[in-house]
Amino acid sequence: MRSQVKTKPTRSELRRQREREQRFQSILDAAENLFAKKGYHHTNMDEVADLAEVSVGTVYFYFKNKEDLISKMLEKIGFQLRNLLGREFENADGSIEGFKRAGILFFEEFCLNHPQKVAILFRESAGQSNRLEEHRKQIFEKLIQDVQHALIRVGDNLNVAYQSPFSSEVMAVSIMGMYERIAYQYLIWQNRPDDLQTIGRDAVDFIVGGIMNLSSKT
Amino acid sequence: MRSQVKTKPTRSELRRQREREQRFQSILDAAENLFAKKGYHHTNMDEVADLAEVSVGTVYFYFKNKEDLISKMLEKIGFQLRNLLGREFENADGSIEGFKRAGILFFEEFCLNHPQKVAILFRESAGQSNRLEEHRKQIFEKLIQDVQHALIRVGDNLNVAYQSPFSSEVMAVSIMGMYERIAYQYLIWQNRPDDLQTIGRDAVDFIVGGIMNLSSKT
Amino acid sequence: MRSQVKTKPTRSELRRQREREQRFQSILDAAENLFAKKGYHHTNMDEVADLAEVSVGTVYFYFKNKEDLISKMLEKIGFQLRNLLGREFENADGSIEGFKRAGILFFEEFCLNHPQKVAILFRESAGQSNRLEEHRKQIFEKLIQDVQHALIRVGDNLNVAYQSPFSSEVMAVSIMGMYERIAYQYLIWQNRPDDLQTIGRDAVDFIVGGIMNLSSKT
Amino acid sequence: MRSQVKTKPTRSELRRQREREQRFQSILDAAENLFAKKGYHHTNMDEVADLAEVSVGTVYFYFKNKEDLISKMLEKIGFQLRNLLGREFENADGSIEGFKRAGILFFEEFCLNHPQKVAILFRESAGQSNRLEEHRKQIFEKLIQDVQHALIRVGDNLNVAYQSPFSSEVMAVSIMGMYERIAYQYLIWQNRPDDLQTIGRDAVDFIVGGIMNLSSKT
DNA sequence: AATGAATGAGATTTCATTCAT
DNA sequence: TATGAATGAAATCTCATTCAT
Repeated sequence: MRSQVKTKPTRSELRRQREREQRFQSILDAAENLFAKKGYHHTNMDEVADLAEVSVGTVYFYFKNKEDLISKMLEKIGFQLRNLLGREFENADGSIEGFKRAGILFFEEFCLNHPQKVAILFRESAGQSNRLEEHRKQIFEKLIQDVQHALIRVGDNLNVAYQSPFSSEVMAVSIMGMYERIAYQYLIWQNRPDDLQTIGRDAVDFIVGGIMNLSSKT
Repeated sequence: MRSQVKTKPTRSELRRQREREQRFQSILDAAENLFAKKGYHHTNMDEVADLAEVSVGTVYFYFKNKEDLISKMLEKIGFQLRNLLGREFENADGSIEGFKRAGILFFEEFCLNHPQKVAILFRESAGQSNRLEEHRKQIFEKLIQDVQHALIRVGDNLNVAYQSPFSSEVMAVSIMGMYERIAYQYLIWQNRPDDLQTIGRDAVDFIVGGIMNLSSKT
Repeated sequence: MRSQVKTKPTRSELRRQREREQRFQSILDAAENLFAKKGYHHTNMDEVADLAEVSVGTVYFYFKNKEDLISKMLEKIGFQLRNLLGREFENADGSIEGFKRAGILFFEEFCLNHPQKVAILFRESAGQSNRLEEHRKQIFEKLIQDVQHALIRVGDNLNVAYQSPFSSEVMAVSIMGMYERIAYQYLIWQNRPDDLQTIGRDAVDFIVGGIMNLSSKT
Repeated sequence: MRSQVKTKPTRSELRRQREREQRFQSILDAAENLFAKKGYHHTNMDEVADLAEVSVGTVYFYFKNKEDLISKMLEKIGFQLRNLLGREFENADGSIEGFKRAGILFFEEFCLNHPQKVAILFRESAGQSNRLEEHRKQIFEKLIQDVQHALIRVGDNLNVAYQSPFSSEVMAVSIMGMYERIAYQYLIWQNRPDDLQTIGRDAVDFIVGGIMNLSSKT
């Protein structure tokens, strides 16, 4: 550490920090592309370094190890997704309409624009190690919580109660699963981005129907 | 010189064939357990051989390579699952009740009794290689088709039409996704087999509601 | 052993022996084809058995091991070659003409009709193991001796003496080398069987000139 | 980010490059010794690494695979040999004397000083793989061309024409074969380095006689 | 901070050979 | 004699990670 006392960072220190951040991102992006295209296990650290135009040593300067790379990637994707959906759910403020909009946003904003992120989140990050699986679980649980909270607010708004104590959670988990597999099926497997819009809307309607059925007027 | 003409197999030939089949299965079972517990990549062929009580060479006598092992495993699991659900869907004969029963069967017969198969199907077989991913896709598509056909029969029975030309397919895909994530969430991640019954029933109700909503009387 | 006393072999014993001999040869032939086409190391015993239409076990009944297979093969090829050339050299009876004929026979009878044998003798049997290399050496030395003896008889006939005590041997070795590389070059590498005739005759003339030069009238 | 513009390499870059070259050579040398002594197939990569005092990984850093190792080795030997003979043939400038000198050089400079290279070129590199065989063929063809060009110059000088259009080529191939087998016979098989001098001179005389015989005054 | 050569444990796979039937 | 499933030692090669510069 140069100085013990915290002083105003100089211009060159600021530039350095900015450059560090950029390098970190460029490595992460390179890895994301490769992991999505070739798979986590078939991508090696040399390739990541190559695509990011740095040396392997540099990759290890920014990331503890290969797992850390996908872990940070997962974190970033989870954060972006929550940011996107979370904001929309809040705006929705308990209306069915808002719920629909959030779902459509997921397909049209997130999936269509970031198919590699879909591949990382729903395929590459699965079953690689216990630690990573734990991380993945937490990210999914947070996303599910967001959905669940929105569901509860919708329920409150409509003055309905859900069938069982688990209902709202199960519904949230189910919705997560639907979104996941639809995105995967039509984007990754069948590569039909143009149809994903219509399909997404159908899916959202399907969900809304499900919600209504599981609830009963109080 | 072996005779070219097919003759009735002798007793010892029959026994040999039976033994071959048994050995094949025992290796497959050993691998299934290990892949589910430790993960595909963290299980090596020596361990598989060890657990199956054969030598590595024998594993390679029955399976071309490691990928072939999980590929055949996937095939078997897909077949079992289709066998279980397919039969039930046929029995259902287009009734909503039958649809429910099939769903419940998935959770209560399949998932609870074969958590390792769930792990293989929904986690370990994901993103290992292009060839395997293709195989996985085909298995999922067949399962989805089964669901879709049942949906269509239900629709016919109830005299309803689905919203868009994709509707029945999208619904089938969604249902697949729900089942998948619910099983994963409550069996693999949270390990709450006791709750899975209730949860499964909620999920099935959720689906039925969704179906009704996407359909309209003709 | 059935009987201790040597009796006239029965008909069925004779048939058996004939069949054994045929099987031995068919395995040897299969191996020869494969070794010549794919190389000794890239051919495995299963393939040999397959092509010979027997089981691996049977191959091991007739041949001690893989090395024994190529060893016996070498033996057979060496025998055939000596048989062909040796006879001709004797017929030649010390004339330059006979010497030429033997050379031409090598190219036109042996090489053109048995290109695989050429590949085995000059390529596949080289550098595989100490024992085999020793065997190979002995076969070459015998062939060289044949040539040398013929050379000496020619010398005697023409009343010439060779330059140094080694001369006849060196000439024989040289001739062997020429034949070997010409056969290899034009048959194996360039696959020009049609030209091999002309080429062979040129080569033989070249040799005869060399012989004359190394000798001096006594 | 590394600058795209080529700048003068720094001292440490130069040293690194030098070290890389040395390491490459030391691995090649280690492999050459082992391949010549134990045979290509009976040498494993661990032994090569051991003798070169590096790790296996390092061997694979410098050479794509085992075949690449012997391939590069062949290249180097071919280059050295052409360098040695080619120069001499040029100096010879079409005289029979020069031709003799080049031949003697082959035995006395090359074979006696580098018996391992002889073993690699004439034994170990034979019949290992199609790709390598192709490489070997090209190296031999270049050496043969060198000899052929020298032959043609000698012919021009002596005002003689060769018997057939193939003659000069066939003679070159023959000479190659003679040299090859003599070296093999007396160095590899009989290990008589002391006699190789006399033998080599005999062989060269033999050739010269052959040349004269195949040519006729014009 | 960045580089990239070096490491070596570890994994997959092959295949000559054996042996019970 | 013939079969072919079983064996397991051995070999090649990969690649995440380290570290001297």
